[in-house]
Amino acid sequence: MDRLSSTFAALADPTRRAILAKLSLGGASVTELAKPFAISMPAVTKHLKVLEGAGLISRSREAQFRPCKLEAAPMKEVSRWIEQYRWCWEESFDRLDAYLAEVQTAEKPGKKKKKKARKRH
Amino acid sequence: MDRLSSTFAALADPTRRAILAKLSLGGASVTELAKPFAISMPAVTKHLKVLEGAGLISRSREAQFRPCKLEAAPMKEVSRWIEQYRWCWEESFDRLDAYLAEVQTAEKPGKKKKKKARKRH
DNA sequence: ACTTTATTTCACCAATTGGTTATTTAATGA
DNA sequence: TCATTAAATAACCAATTGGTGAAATAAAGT
Repeated sequence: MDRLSSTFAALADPTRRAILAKLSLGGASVTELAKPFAISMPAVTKHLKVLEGAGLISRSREAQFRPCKLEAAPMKEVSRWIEQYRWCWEESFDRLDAYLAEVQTAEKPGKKKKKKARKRH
Repeated sequence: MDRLSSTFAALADPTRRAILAKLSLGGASVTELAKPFAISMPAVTKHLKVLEGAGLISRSREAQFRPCKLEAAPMKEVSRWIEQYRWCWEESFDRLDAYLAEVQTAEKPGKKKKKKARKRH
């Protein structure tokens, strides 16, 4: 599977997102990460494997613990991908901009009308 | 399933992302969307159902066609969620900043050292 | 050497996913 | 009315997913 797909897939589970949220506050052991959830340790191990497979966490050894660390780099790719579509979900704001521009123009009749033309569909 | 999860799940498939990419250039019928892929129509219909379920597309009727339209709103939520982690994947740039600041300080010994302290884990 | 603690692996299960072909529904056009 | 085109549904399949309990592994403490 491609990087983007495996990252999205890893992020599609609320348990895994909660794990990432906790890890954003600092590294943690598997048992620590498992605590908030009503699931078994093997289930947590599996979630961690998915996150590791997506490159979203890295692991090391420290005595009998296997601490996890957040590796947010793959999110950068996700962010870049999603930003492609920003203009789409901000269209309504564009219309608001256009509206406000209209109002301003109306108030100052000497000014020229500016075209925005960012809408593509 | 929660909105964020179903959005991430919908985006975790390259075929569905390609469909969204095409739809970002304008509305399209199912057959038009299916053309670039070596899969059957029912498979495309299923992908569209997943996208519709996540609120990423909307559909209407026009003669015997069922045109699809991109609805990027759910991506806004994804963007907001992912931005929470931006400081994490930009840490290395922070260290670069810090390094460059050090170099500058070394070159101009009269200047004070600036602390950045954006690292939280 | 034995026990405890932390974690993984194994073998299984039910539900979901992404795909198929064959059939049905819906609207248009001859 | 009948054929055509567009799309959805039905029934099925193999692979994946998220979970389980039981057993194995690894390091530390006694």
